[in-house]
Amino acid sequence: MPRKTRVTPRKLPKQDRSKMTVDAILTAAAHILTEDGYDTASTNRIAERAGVSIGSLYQYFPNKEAIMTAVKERHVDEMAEIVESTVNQTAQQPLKVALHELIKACVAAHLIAPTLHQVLNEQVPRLNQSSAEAKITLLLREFLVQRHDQIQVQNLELSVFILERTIESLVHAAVIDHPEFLQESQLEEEMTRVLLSFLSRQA
Amino acid sequence: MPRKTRVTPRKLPKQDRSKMTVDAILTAAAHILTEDGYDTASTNRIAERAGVSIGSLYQYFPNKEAIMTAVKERHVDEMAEIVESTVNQTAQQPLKVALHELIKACVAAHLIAPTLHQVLNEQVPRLNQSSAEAKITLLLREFLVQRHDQIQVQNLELSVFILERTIESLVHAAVIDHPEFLQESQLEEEMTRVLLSFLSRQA
Amino acid sequence: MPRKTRVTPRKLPKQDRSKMTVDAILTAAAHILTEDGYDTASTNRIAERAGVSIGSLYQYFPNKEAIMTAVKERHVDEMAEIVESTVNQTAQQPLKVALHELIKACVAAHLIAPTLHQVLNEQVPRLNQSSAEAKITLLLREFLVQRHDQIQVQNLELSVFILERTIESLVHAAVIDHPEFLQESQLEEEMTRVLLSFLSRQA
Amino acid sequence: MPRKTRVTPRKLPKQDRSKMTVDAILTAAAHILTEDGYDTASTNRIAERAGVSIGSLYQYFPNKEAIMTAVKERHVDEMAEIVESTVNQTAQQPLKVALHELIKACVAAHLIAPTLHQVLNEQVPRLNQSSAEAKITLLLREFLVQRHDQIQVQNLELSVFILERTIESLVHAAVIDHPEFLQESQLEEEMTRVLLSFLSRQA
DNA sequence: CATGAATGAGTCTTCATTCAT
DNA sequence: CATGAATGAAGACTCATTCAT
Repeated sequence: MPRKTRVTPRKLPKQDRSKMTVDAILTAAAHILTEDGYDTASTNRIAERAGVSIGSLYQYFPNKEAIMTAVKERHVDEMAEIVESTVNQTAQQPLKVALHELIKACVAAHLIAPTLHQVLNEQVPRLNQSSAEAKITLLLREFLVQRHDQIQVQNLELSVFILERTIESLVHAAVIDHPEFLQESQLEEEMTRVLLSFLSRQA
Repeated sequence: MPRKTRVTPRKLPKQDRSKMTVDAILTAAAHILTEDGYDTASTNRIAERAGVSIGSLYQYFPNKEAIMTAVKERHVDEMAEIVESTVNQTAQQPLKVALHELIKACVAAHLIAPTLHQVLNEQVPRLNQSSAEAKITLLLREFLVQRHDQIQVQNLELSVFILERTIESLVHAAVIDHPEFLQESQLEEEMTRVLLSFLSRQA
Repeated sequence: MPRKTRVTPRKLPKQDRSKMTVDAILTAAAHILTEDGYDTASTNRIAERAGVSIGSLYQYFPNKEAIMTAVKERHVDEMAEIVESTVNQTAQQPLKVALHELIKACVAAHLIAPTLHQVLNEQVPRLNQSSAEAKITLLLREFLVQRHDQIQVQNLELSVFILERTIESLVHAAVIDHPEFLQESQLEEEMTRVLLSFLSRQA
Repeated sequence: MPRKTRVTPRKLPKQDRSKMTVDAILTAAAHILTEDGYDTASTNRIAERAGVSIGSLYQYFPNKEAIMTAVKERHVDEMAEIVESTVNQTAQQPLKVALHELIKACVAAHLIAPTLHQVLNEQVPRLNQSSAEAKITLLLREFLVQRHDQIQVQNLELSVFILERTIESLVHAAVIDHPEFLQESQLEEEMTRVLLSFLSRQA
């Protein structure tokens, strides 16, 4: 019987192995956060669930907070990706359409992992704003700037702030506490109306 | 979801001494939360800062959560009072004026103890919605119902939700992260515009 | 409407009042021990259940152990009474009959409060042998001495010891763990047989 | 009655270092129990005496009860071993001889650690019957069954019960309170007499 | 003498982190 | 680099007891 050819290399190159370990840790952490919240997410439990020794975990992360930060970064990145692609795809669309798409994209982004999102925001000891979050802010600012002809912007920062906060807050609260508002796109439509009237330049 | 631990105070302080003790505990807890966040707010530290023995603390609160709940209740009560009195005083005013006053009242309410408010919302392990919060929701619902002639309300619950979340979210974020937006009442004015157009019935 | 005549004196004479307080405390303690075991029998709980302030409790008992000792004393006294009256009543009976009655009396005594008896023996931190227990030992010794003509006694103390320990141990274990052995007086009969043969003088 | 807390060791010590740690903990616990009783046997004290950190202790035992259970198991195991080997060695002996040996073995077993035995039985919050205790019951039942020709057994369970309780109770009480009865084997002889007459089939 | 508020030493237990192997 | 045994500071909470009123 001829030897089966290995499919996986005997040894993954160092970097890849590391990456897998890191990934396993982050995934384990995310699962535990989602399922049981921050309270029971001890580093030992995370390591165990990741199939990694506690010693190894500390090889890759200097402390617990670093793990949480990375989990958040990864999660917000995924969310930002959705928003970003939508923003790009609707660059040429009229404000009304683009705004509607933007809001729908935000809902979709929040639906990736609503519980994790909530836990990260409400239970995990204050994390610095992630770079991914900053990216969303940038996207929204760009969204406004690009359409300065259709939009009434006296104070750009204030507008970005209102846009961002309103969307995030309403979408998140709806996803968690009022899923019924997402039925038939009620909330999305209302939000589009509200924000459209806010942004629109009265001709 | 049944609670396993009660959060109601253990004994009603009958004597003045007791009342003072309870007060000292809540004040100490609020200070520590404000200054150092939830993480270092151990029951022992709270007791110490309150100038009270740990035993006394547990005479009045069955567990740590009960303290946090009471701190929140007290804080939200103070906020609700401001909002309530404004809502009452503007009952006869036209929507635009009343809404503006409402928003200003909310800002004022948030300025009572912004950091405490934030810590309570973001660091303290999920507390049940306080009865004071429920009161605010009621106030807003009433605000809308009373003006049904001037307001376009297809879905009352949804409108209350949007109104409440938007105000809370924007005011809170501004107070904490962008106090500059409150200069010259910029934010208040913008918010009034946004929400007015949201609520107004097109004649 | 004529004043109802008081039934209870305005003030019980001091001693009686004290006695009632003490009694209430002991009864409360016994109930708690029986229902929930020693672990939850805190002095505060005992006082509360007795309808007495913790301060008063400490007026009558110097410490917790004193309460436990008194509870035990009272309980063992009640048991001893049954045994004593039986011993007295059977003084003239032949050994066989008297022994049988004695054993039945012991079973009856154990049935007064089996759980309390067990808790007192197994959970309450070692109490000194109560004076009531000593009384039982005396009764048994007397039982043997009185019948020295029918009984083979080489070593009186040893015989008393064997008699007492055997009865106590078997009856207690049966009451708690094997009530079925008490059906149809199986155990009593067997015990009578065993101990009779142990005590009997071979003519 | 379902248990809320497990009492089985947390991890099986694979390495020798672990085994030694577990051993040190059990030995320390036994010493403290013997010397000062259950009341002062705090987990911290046990760990300290074992020369082990409190954290290590909880690595191997999920809670205090588990330690006590393990201490008891180890102790009762040692006792059972003595009894078992005696029962095996006397399998061919006549009842009288075997019974005498059995009783002597029980005395020897109780002399291994009389105080510990007592503390375990009387002060440590009720432990489940250990598997080792169950083994002793089995041994005695076997003892009786094997000699059914010489023994009068109407109710096997009752006989085992009487045999076991009587021996345990008398031997234990003697070892603790009346060592003088063990001088010159007085007690052993008397017990043999009593139990022999109880068990013997009248030809 | 009664009351009950106050005390604080001490309990069990967890968990982020280190380091010898 | 991986492992996992070990650490110990720190946390929530209890309860016998005291003492000012």
